[in-house]
Amino acid sequence: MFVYFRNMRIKDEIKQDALFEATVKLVNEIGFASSSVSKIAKQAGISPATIYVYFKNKEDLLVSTYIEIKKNIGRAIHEDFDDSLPIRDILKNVWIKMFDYIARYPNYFQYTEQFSNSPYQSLVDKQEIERYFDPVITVLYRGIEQRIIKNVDFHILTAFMFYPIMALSNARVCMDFELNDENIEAAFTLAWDAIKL
Amino acid sequence: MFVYFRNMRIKDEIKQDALFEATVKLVNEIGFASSSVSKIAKQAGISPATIYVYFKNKEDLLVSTYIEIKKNIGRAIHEDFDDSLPIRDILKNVWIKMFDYIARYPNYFQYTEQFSNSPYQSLVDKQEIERYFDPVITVLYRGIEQRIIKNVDFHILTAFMFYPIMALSNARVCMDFELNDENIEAAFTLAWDAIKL
Amino acid sequence: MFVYFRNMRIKDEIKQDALFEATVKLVNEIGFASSSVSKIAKQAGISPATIYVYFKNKEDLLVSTYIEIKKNIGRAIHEDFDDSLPIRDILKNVWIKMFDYIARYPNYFQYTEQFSNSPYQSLVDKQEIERYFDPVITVLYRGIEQRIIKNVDFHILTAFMFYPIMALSNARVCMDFELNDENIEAAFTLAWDAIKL
Amino acid sequence: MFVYFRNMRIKDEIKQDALFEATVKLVNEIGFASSSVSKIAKQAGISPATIYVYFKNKEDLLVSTYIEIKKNIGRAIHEDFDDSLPIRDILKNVWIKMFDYIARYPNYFQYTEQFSNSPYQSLVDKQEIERYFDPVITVLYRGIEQRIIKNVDFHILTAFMFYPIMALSNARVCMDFELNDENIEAAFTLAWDAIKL
DNA sequence: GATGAATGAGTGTTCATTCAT
DNA sequence: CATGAATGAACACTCATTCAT
Repeated sequence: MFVYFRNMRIKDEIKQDALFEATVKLVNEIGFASSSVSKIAKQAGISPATIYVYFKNKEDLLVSTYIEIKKNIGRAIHEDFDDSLPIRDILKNVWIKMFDYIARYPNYFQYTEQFSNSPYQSLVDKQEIERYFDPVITVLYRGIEQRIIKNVDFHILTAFMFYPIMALSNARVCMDFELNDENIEAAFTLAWDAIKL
Repeated sequence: MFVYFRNMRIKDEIKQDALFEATVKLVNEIGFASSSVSKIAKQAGISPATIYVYFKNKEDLLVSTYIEIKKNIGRAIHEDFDDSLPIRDILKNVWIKMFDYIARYPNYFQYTEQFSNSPYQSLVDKQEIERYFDPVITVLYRGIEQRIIKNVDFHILTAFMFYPIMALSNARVCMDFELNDENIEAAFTLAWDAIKL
Repeated sequence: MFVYFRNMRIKDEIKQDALFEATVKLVNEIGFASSSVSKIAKQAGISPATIYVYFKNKEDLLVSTYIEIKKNIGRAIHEDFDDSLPIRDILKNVWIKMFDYIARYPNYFQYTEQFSNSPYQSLVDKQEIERYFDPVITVLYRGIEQRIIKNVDFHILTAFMFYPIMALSNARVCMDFELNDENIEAAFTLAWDAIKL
Repeated sequence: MFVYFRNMRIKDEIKQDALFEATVKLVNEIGFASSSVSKIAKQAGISPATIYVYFKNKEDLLVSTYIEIKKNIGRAIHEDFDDSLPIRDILKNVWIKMFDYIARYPNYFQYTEQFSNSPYQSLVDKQEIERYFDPVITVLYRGIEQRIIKNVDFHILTAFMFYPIMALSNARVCMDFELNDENIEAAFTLAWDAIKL
């Protein structure tokens, strides 16, 4: 009985992983609109009905996949996070780690990009997502307090600190822009010049 | 004969306008993926079949709508365009005109945002779109030549000069950020600090 | 007024001819099922609505086209018809003239073939068609009377005298059979052997 | 477990059979062009979507139905096939068996007739069909070798041996010709006279 | 007579989801 | 737990035909 249960659990995780990968892969290949439940199931090597064992519905599958990736990204950019460095260095490290992640898991990143512009986006609890990025956000607030960073609305700050990353990654996807170290460095200089006092 | 011709034209334009507005409205309300041909037709008060009198297919309708708006935006931001002003002033004017447009036609702007992340995006002739933004782009290049603007890859420049506009507009859409003159002014300061030498 | 009328008539016939040719061409190219009224109209260089000036409806257009061709075929196979020849020679001449027609107007012939197996076939007044083939049919009856041709049901006779022509023409269409003089001669020998007493 | 399996299979076959019969019936009643997927589904008492569980698309349904019938016919005409009889007798038996089949399953036969002249015809692998008629075809070739049958192109032979069957069956369908034993016998005499040396 | 515009009804097909097993 | 089968609802699109002009 116990062994049976163990097997089931193992099966569970294998299936769930396959489902995660299949979802990301398919969405990247054929887009959100064309990624039907049955196509995802086929890609994952399971029956469409099985998806409903693991997820409440299609929406649940897509949203869960998004949250999972956002969690990964949050973890990735905070690796070796050193709060004691100068604020510019902390942000630059985060910036570099972010491009690292994009380079290493372009599919995962692209999924989040597509998701952000899908109708499913509004179903996400944004506060849950923001939690994963708390440390770096805290740094920005400290920068304002210490009069190192401009004291403007927080949306404005992120619009120049983080949004350009997506713009540049998209440009790379379109293949007429290379994300080499030199370009990343140059881009960060602009970001810092934008927000620094 | 003349009256007949006039009537035909007027009828045409009424329907085509209704179609344009219906497309924009519906896409903004329920998203790109859910905006079916029949729903758009119903919104416009015509038969689905009639859409195919005016457009080759759904793709044509959506892409044409996008191009039309982009043309409008290009025209709007270049209104009273004065090439003789200092580069910073020119860009600031464009920046303000852009937010003006967004404030006046939020639906049109949001449509382009959604379109840019839809699978239809790849079907647009990007060079045709870029033509509408030629004057301001030329200014950026001139700024680089005159050593007023940083000499970095053009994608980086636009990532800080134009993309944040979208980030901020989206923030406004989400209703926790106000696009008042003060905020626009502050945001432009960041943009200029980012790109200026 | 008279001149105007003349012009109209001329226009009429030009349009009607164009319609005839367009119908035949399109049906041969894309088949009966796909040949829509508007496609035929476009092929003929007129408006779909204009078709309804000349014909009651689609059915009328297709049936009229069929009857027209059948009339042509009847005329063609009876050209230089010499009732005084031996029956075998008369039939052979008809046989050869038929293959001549098929070689010269493969499109017209193919149209009748397709039409015979379309749902429109049942709408034709068969007696009207049969009238065009009266002379050769009369010869067959005379052959029976003169005890030259087997005295069997007339359907059996035509099944061996005329139906094989279509089978062989179709084989030619499929391009693994050549309709040269030798083959036509050989085939007629079989036809005659079949029906002769 | 076993019962479950049985039920599934039986259900499957019932639906598939119903689909087969519905397809044949509808095509015979309203023709190929008008036989839409939804009409066939309604006739079979299932949802249109269910058809796509069993067949890849409409084409697959129609072609599969055709091949199935051709297989049946091939089996039927070769029942009690005795290779040792004189060639004329073998062919006569086949001829009779063919009319037997047509009499018993007029719908099935008529379906193949309609199919052969539909645009779907070209999608069939002709070699697969020919396999079902191999034995009788072999007999014809043997007849040529033994100088019993005329040594002419094979298309000519079949045009007189098999095509007239279709002509006569069609005549019967049109209801002014009876397919009794006497007529079948008479018709075979013509066929044999045509091909024999 | 000729037509562009318009449309209700229909096409083949895919969808997310349920359910019996 | 896992699934193949099933489906109502929807999809993009085409049709033959009408009608105002």
